[in-house]
Formats: sequence, C-alpha cells, structure tokens
Amino acid sequence: MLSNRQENILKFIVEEYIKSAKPISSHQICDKLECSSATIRNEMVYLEELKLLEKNHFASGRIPSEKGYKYYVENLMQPKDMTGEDMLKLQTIFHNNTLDLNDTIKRSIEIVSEITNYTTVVLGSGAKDNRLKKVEVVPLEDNKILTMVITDKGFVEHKNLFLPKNVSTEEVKKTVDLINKLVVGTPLDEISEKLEYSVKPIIGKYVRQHELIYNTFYDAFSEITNKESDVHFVGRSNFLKQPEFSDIEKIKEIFSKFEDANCIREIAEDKNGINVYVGSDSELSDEVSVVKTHYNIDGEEGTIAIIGPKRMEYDRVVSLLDYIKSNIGGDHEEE
Amino acid sequence: MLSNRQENILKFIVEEYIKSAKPISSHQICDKLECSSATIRNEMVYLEELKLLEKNHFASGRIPSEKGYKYYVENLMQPKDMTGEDMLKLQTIFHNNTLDLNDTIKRSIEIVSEITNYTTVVLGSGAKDNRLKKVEVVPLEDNKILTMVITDKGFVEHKNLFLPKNVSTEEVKKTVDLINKLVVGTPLDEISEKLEYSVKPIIGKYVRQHELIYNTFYDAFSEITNKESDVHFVGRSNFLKQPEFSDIEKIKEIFSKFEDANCIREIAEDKNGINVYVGSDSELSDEVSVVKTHYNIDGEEGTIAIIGPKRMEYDRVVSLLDYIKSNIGGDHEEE
DNA sequence: CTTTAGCACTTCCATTATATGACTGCTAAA
DNA sequence: TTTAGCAGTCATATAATGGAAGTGCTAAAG
Repeated sequence: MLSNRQENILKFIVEEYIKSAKPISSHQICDKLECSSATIRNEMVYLEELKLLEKNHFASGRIPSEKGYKYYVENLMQPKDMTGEDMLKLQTIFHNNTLDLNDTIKRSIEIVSEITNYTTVVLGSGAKDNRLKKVEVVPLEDNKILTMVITDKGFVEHKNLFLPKNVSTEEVKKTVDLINKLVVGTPLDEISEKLEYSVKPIIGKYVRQHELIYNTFYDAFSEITNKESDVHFVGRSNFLKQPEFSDIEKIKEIFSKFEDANCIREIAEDKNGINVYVGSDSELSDEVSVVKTHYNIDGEEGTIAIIGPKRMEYDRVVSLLDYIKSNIGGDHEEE
Repeated sequence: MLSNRQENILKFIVEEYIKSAKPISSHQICDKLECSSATIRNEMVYLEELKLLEKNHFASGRIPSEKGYKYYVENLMQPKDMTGEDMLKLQTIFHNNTLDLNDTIKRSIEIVSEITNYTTVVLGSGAKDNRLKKVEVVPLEDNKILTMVITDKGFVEHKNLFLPKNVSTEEVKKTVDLINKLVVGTPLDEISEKLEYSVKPIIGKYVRQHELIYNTFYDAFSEITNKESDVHFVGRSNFLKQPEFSDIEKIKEIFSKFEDANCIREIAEDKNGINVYVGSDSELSDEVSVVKTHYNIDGEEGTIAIIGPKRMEYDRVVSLLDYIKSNIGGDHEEE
C-alpha cells in the first residue's frame, strides 16, 4: 500500500512525463510537493523497489514503468473535463443528421486523431451474425450483372459478375428467386451449408445451366461471407510525431503490426465500459497503449480504439471516448 | 548527345546505385567496362557537367541525378523479363474466377507491393460519370430503412436511415418510385439539380410529409455523390525499409502526403500507356518516383500506381505493371 | 523517527581531436 | 586518347575531454 505522499509523487511523475517525455528529477517534484529533494529521493527509491518507477541509467531521473502507468490509470487518474474546443469539434459531427452510424463514428475518430495526435481505429463487427434479408440482381450492360447481398442489419455487399455467354438473365433471376424463397433469414455463416443441401438439390428442376449459375452464386456468397470485418484506421503516422518513436526500428515494428489487420482484430474482445491496456497488455507492442470500447447500437456493433505511446494522455482519451460513446447511442432518438 | 561509352557508364551507375544505394566509384566501373578508372573519371566529369550525375561531397562516388534517372528511363532502360516466381504469384490472382475486376486489381497490387517492397495504390474513378440505374429502399426493423443507390456501371452506395416516427414506409416508397420514374438515367453529378427542379415541385401531390422525406433523400444523394473516389493503398510502410528514408523527417513528409487523399488523386490524370514520374515530377516529393497507368475495362476505370524511392527498379516495375494491365483486360472474355 | 543539507559518485551528452579510408581531380607520361 | 600516380578533400569511426544532471548515502537537524 502506498502512502498519500507516495501516490502524489507517482501521479506527478506520470503526468509530468506524459507532458515532457523527459525523465523527472527529484528537484522538479519538490517544487510541487512541499518537502526537500532528498525526501523525494528516498520515496522514489521505495517506488522503484515496487517496480512502479524506472531509471534509464544510474543518474537519470525516474520514468514510470508499465506497472506504474497501470497503477496510475487504476488508482490515481481523475476524469478530465473536456475542453470546450474539443467538444465543439465533435458536436459538429453528432449534430449532422445526414450521417449514419458508421459515418458518425468514422468522422468522430478522425477528429480524435487530429486533436490528440494518436492513432484511432474503428473495427466493424462485419456481418457474420447478420441474417440474409434478400439477394438481388440488377442486369447491367452486356453480360454484366450486379449481384447484391443484403442483410437484416442493413449491411450490403455487392459484386459485379460476368455471365457466361450461354446463360440468360432470366435463368439467373430464377436462381435468385429460389435463393430468396429458401435461404432468406439464414445467418450468413450458415448460408453456404444451406445452399448446398436445400437449393442445390432442386435447382436443376427450374433452371437450365444450373451448375454454372449455382457455382457462381456459391462462390460469390462464400467470398462475401468470408470478407473480413472492415477496419478503419486514422492517423497512423501520428506515431512519427512522438519523440519515443524517433527510432525508425520502433516505427517499423508498430507499422508492421498495423498492416496486419488480424492483429487489430485481436484487440476486439472486450469487457464492458472503456478499457485501458498499457504496453504488453495491448498485444501490439510493449511500447504502445490502447484505450478502447465496444459499442452496440441497435445491433450494429464494433470496437473503437485509440492507440498511442505508453506516455499517453489517458485521462483525456478516456473522456473523449466516453463522450463519443454517449453521443452515438442516442443519435436517432433525439429527433 | 552522349557517346556509347558515356551511356554505358550512366546505365551502370544507375543500375548499380539502384541495387546498392551507395555512391558508385570509378573503380567499380572499370571492372565492367574495359578501361582504367581515370578514363571513367574523365567521363564522369562530363556527365556531371550535363547534370546527369551528382556527388554527395567532394570525394564521394557518383549518384544519378533526377535528370540522370529520367535519361535512363527514357533511353537506356531495357524491358525486363519477369521472373517465373513473380509471374506465378500474379497468376494465382488472374486465374481466380470468383474475383471481380476491383478485387483482382487490389489483390494483384498487394502482390506487387509484397514482392517489390514498394508502395502501391489503386485509385478508382468513383462514380461521378455513372448514371443512376435505380434507387431502392429495404425496410429493416423498427424505423430503420436501408437506402441504396445503384449506377449503370454497377457501383452501389448504401446508407442506413432512421425514419422520423410520423413517416411511414409507404410514403418513402412512393418517393422512391417517383425518383426512379423521373431521375433514372441521369449522371450522378446532375442528380441534385434534377431532384430540385423535377421531383421537388410535384412530390407534394403524392406524398405526405414530403418535405421531411425529400430532404432526407436529397441529403443522402448529395452525400453519396460527393463521396470521394476510393483509394486503396498497400504497403505504405515499405518506405521504412529503404535506406534513403532512414531519416524520420523524410518519412514524415511522405506519410503526410499519403494521408491526404487529394494528393494521391492528383497523380491520376494521365497519358496512355505506362508512365514514369521521377522525383519532382511525381508531385509527391522530390525523393520518390511514381510509375502508373490508367485502365478502362468495360467502362470501369481507374489508375494503378507504384510509388517508391527514386532509386526504384524501374524496369521491373514497368514490366509488372504491364503484365497486370494485359491480364486484367481480357479476364472475363476467356471463359 | 522523519526530514534535510551536502558531497561524492555515476552516467550521459556535446565537443574536439585524431586517424583512417575512400574517392576524386589533376598532371605528366605512354 | 588513355593511363598511372599522387596530392587533396571529405566522411566516418574512435577516443578523449569537460561539463551538466541527478542520484545515493551519510550525518546532522527537527
């Protein structure tokens, strides 16, 4: 258990280091807390024994360790009031009624990325658990047709297909009718299976060239349902602005993680509320922290995450995320 | 006019520098061309006077200048045979019949980025010149409806709308019918105008709550048509692998250009064939080169670009792009 | 028992000096 | 026209130096 003074020292060091990115000396602290630098030094030795603080070298000031950041986030951090400026910028998004949920979220994290200089991500949940609402085809010029798969949650996936020359649009329409009659309401991830045992056996009765058409649709479906959930990244290059990433090797490490979308998807499983993952807990790199939250608005779900250096303004980021979350929820109910 | 030997020297320097990223000395050259280093040095002085070569400092070897690269690309470069390995990787994409044009292109530039370690981009032309094929609404649960705008080229844009409580789906459908009757066939960029003078005046006769519904659609349309053409970037972080970008400031410059999608869009206007833009001609940065080409397959058009350091394997990149271009053209006609 | 002043000690960092290696430019001879 | 050879220039790596920053420890004071 830490004494009050020890907590104050830790809090000061974390917050000051977040601002300056430079190790904090005992002298800097004794100006704030009313005691001498020697006293502070004694306390710092204790905090270092608890692995809450670290030194770069023998005679450097202290910096927070990963454990120190965590202690700060869990015990010392106070919710930060948002500045009017930040609020104003976000409100122009929330009050724009022409935006749907996805766009609102995307725009707002763009703002967040811009004002904080961190990297932000939205991770749609994709359409895996959606159910098929309908399939539709629209004939375009020549032998080109547009195929659309529409889900109950309003997710649309489309694909332009080129019909083999000996297949008429009529035949395709019959297939589509059959699919709509038999498969609508099925969750997307069971579609392939259902096509195979409920459509395939009877399609031959109604449609000529059924093999070709069936295969085309089967392929289109499996491609659509395998489609990875969409990842919307903003402000990756903000990492370049952080002094602790002036080393090109660290940048490489982070960016290669970013290019691998799976890695981002892994950070999605989540508890309720807003969660902070410091350093190694982030699953991305020991050098970064992730603040994230899950949303579920009328069945559309996803994850919003803010990624920055461990030396991140946790209080500000948490309150921004909180603000966004409370605003996207009630968007359409206001009117 | 350069002598044969001078051209050989320039060619050797460019190609060797592309491989090694290190200034080329006269000694390296005289092993290849059969003469002494002193002779080479004399020639190099001449090439430097013509601004085809540069030095980093007094006693360094030579590196190609921007003008030198251009001379190389226009006069000295020979088409490079593709390696079997590169071809094989691309063919797995081209022979996959379930992919439509966009996906084929995206996948193939992903391959290119991977095998070359350069950055690649596809720039769809968007749907600006497309004509409206139809508008469709699908009622989802509660007061949520899915609105889709479909164009004659198979471009689909969709948006989830929340209906105000006092508006029924029937009313919306009437509006959609009206739009389909009156506006179909109009180029997307003229839609707003046409809505205003041909739909708005009469909608009041058929639809109750017409103001609300009309405005909702009007907004949705203008948002959809203003939507920027899609930009698909791959392998941005490949720049980090290039030794000339070990300086974080240069990386910042490039990456900030990449974040600004407009900047990419500017590189789109194009002559026929495959074009090489070295350094300042690239419009991105003096430090990079862009190799790009425009495609137009059955009305779907766009630009493919490969972005790398000036010290780029021009011959290889050109042949890759050539190969892709000749393969995406005839994709669906093979069957 | 806690706090403080003071000093010795450690490490970093920027500066300077030095040596080395890599090339070129030039001159004079082939 | 080509070549050999040498002096001159610059980058790079390494080592030496002096200071600045900040700690740990000790002993005295509160």
